[in-house]
Amino acid sequence: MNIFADIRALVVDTIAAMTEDGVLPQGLNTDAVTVEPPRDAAHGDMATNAAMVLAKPAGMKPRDIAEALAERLGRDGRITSAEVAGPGFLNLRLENSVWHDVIGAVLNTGTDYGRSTMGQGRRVNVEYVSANPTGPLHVGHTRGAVFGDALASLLDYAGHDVTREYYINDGGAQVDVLARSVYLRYLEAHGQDVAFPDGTYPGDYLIAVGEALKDKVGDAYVDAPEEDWLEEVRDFATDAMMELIREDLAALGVKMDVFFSEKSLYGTGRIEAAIEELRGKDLIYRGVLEPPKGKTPEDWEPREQTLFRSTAHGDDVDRPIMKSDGAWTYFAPDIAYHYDKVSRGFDALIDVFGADHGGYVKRMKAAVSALSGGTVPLDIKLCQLVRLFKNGEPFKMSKRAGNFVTLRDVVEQVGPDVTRFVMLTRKNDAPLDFDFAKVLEQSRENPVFYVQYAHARVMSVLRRAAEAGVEAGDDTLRGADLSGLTHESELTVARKLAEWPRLVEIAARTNEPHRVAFFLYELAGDFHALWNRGNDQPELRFLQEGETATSQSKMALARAVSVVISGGLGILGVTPAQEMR
RNA sequence: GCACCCGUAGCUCAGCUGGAUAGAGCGCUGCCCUCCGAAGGCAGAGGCCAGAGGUUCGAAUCCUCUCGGGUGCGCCA
Repeated sequence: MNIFADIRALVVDTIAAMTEDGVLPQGLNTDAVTVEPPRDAAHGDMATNAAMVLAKPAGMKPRDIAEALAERLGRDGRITSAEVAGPGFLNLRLENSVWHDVIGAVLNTGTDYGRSTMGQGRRVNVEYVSANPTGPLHVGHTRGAVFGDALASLLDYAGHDVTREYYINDGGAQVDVLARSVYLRYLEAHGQDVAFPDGTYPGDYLIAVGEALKDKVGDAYVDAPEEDWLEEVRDFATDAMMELIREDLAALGVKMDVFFSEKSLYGTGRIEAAIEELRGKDLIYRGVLEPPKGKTPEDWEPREQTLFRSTAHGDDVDRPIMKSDGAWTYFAPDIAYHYDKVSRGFDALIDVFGADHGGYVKRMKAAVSALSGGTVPLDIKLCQLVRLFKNGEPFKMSKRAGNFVTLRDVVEQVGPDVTRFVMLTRKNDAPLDFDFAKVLEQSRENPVFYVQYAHARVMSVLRRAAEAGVEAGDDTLRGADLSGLTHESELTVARKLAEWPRLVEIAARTNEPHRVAFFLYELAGDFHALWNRGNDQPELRFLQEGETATSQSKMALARAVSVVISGGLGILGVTPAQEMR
């Protein structure tokens, strides 16, 4: 049930009827007609811009249309008043029973209330994390992991068929570096003193890998030249790192559907096939790039390279796909990987990158546009960096790994639920301050606590109802008579619940899961406000002694709040709290 | 030099495919707690939406330019 969609349908139908009756001219396009909650509650429950949108094409004055529309809409049983306001807005007020029906719908459909068919089952691939398999995940990855995972859940909730995917960069030079680093740890495990030169990974997390390698191969590689061990050690180390990363993701509650190996693209003709696809469209050529203006590298010299004509699909300059020594650049397997995604039949692709990869957006979009003939949209979401604090002081911690704070550090300190929620309290393209102390604070200024507290309060009141002998199971509450819920504070909460399905669609359309977190904060705020009014006005308390039916109607509202919070937190991957402690 | 992101209250940030008098938290000011629902609550002040043009019935939102901050820019992934 989406009351905004319902009323919009009513408005559109009414416009059609007015056309039928000759009040409005034929052929009006109603796509731009919106029905939305007004910014100011004093304007009513909903507002439609229909009259203003139609005025010009209809050749009529907005107010004339609005008044005619208002007269007809007023006949609908759900609408108590329809008033023309401002330049031609139509403000609608709805019967309380509409909001009571919303509560009923929430209780009847549970956490699926808000689920949308908007996506029409379209297949969407969300690629996220995709960290190099050279070490544990750090905080930057954490944000991308939470964002991507929540986005995937959101799209699923909005009716898409979602695949969660991780691209393993196991084909480039960085995994050779990893192999050499592990080899040093292997020598160390054999009792040798080793030094870690620049260009190797000195992190402690490779010690165990070196020892495991020793357990596996004994001293077979101790005095062997690199060409004898590089490949095996590389595979061994990469597997170990991916195991580590899977554990990191599991600690955060992230589970991928597909891990796609970059290496699987090499030596199998798949990169070549993707490039041939582009060549067939005359998008591959040999050429020399101009140096970037204003920042010419000192060792710049013109080189002829194999280039992708990405400028034909919106990029600023063409991009090299092959180095001067004939090896592929990193971009070539990326092209092949996205070609694979397109070939698997996805209707839309989403890549979640760190903000430092912003420079690759245009070329990646160009590649997908070229490879799919413009039929598969690629949206790239960039996650800005996370700044760590503790009690307001910048926080640095080096533990276990080189010189960065790991995902594990964060999850072990504050838990996966807090980590996930906090990571979504900012828009993805805004920097995020993460304060280890503040995120655990129990106060209004901490959205995690505030939302969880609202859910816990509902659970608490339901428990107390049971203790008081008031039946408050979901089956009972579904049948409660809600007609007594008429106080403004109660209706405000119910109206907020009515906005949830609409919010889901907006968030899914914009690929912005943070909107869910903000909505839950607002819903919790409305609920807490109602709860607090109960302090001064006992008739607003959820449990009314000796008034079973009244208590049940109020608890139906409370329960509905908990259901929507629970459903919303589910999208974010956060477990609702049963009690605070 | 070019590209992308950002610029909204003192601070940190929301703001719906363009909609009415631009919102929240913190901070600030005032009021409220013997107890029954205060790990606080209620109310208030606080804005040239960086700036200038443009499109539109209507712009924080779209376009152009300027200023300021961040990120990136061939043979690294």
